[in-house]
Amino acid sequence: MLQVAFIRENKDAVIAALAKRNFDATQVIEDVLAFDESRRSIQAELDSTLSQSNKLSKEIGQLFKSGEREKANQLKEETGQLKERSKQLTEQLNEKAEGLTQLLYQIPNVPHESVPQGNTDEDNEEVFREGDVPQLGDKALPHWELAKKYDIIDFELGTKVTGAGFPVYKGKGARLQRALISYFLDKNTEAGYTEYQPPLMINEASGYGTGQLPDKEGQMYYVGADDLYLIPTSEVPITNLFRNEILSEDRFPICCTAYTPCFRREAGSYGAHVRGLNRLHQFDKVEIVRVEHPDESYKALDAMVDHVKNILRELKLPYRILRLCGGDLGFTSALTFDFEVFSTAQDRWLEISSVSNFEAYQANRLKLRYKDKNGKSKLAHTLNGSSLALPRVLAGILENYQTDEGIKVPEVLIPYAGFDTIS
RNA sequence: GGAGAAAUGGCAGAGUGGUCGAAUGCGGCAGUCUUGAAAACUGUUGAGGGUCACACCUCCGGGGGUUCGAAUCCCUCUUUCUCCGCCA
Repeated sequence: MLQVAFIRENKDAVIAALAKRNFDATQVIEDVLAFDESRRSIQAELDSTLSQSNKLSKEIGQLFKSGEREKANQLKEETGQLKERSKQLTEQLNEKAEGLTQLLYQIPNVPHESVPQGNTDEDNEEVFREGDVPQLGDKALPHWELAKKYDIIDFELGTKVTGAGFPVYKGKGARLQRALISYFLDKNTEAGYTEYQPPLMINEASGYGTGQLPDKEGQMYYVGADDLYLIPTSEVPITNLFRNEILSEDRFPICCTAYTPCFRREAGSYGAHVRGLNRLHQFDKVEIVRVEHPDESYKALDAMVDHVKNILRELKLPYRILRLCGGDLGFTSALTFDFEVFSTAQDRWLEISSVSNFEAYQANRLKLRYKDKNGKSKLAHTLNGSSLALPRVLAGILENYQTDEGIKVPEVLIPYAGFDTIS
């Protein structure tokens, strides 16, 4: 969430920037400032009330020590009023603080100045494109047909065991999947990211920390018996590793990578566009997460974009990079670049990575801070990106690498896969 | 799952209900000494709110309670350790 002090000092700029998301913040920001104002004045009154009663308590202690019991008992009666008053004030204060937090939860992150105005994904700005689209003509099969033809992914079998959206990979399909995971992790660790294996379930506090809660509750699988959620992405457990931390500046940059399955309910999204691997309830993803000094976070974002570019270049897949417009930008993000791979047979672009800078928005919820040179605690910046999301990369490979002899394995993956063709 | 013990500042570790935000040691930082370093000595060293700056307020795992007053007493939750049971 945004910092109240920041809102107070940049009220008009915040409202103007949020307008790029088509979010009219005028009223909610008025409310925030009003709540903050009254919160602070209540706090001041409570403080002085407590101060008085602290003073009296000390006096009473002294009087008991010196044996002046009557005088002490007199003072005791005085404290009653103060106690009552501070109880009232505390209640009011909690009310205001709670109200303030609720309001702040409703305000999305302020978009970076480079974020274009826009409403939908149509308005995203293409900033880069690379790779040749193979000319396959009408023979091109979509990946779900290829998967069936070569018997490497079974969608029906997953339906039997669990339900729709839980595919079963088999044989060379499973092996190729594992090859991709290893390859991605190797690329990431070579680039300086430390590999983690985090828990696949998170508690409520973690969900709030990265912004999945309270709003996107319905997107996560909930394990009621133990009050836990299945992770929708490893961003959540990895970023939360740093919740409630005060780092020394020399810890930066913090670079983490993790492979995990991801679980998403995807409530309400069914139809032609979710066929095959396009949209799943369970999928594998290798993620990169960074915690950065605020002065360095945009450099870090560029580095992450370059890193993902390199991987796609090595895989020789046709892809493009989009700068998301205000309307398509995630709630917690300040700037996001989406990577899309071209799906030849479907004749459409598939999102395979989303690289974002959250600036201090998550850090504020996480209480993730660092100590600056003057010994002051400041909020750090958090970033993350996929490198990469497996199913759609796999879909891209299957479709773009299909030949009459079978599906060729991208050169860089052959050592990992142990074969060069799926036939 | 059952029985018991514990949770204090970066770490270790004291703390009789009343100058305890907290002794002491280590670590960190600054200084003295030194050509420089080490050692030694001196000082300093938690977080949040609030203020122009002070004052002041809150925080001793989380939440609640008793009391004029709680790190200290009570309830509850969480976590850790030991023993037993179960188990990949």
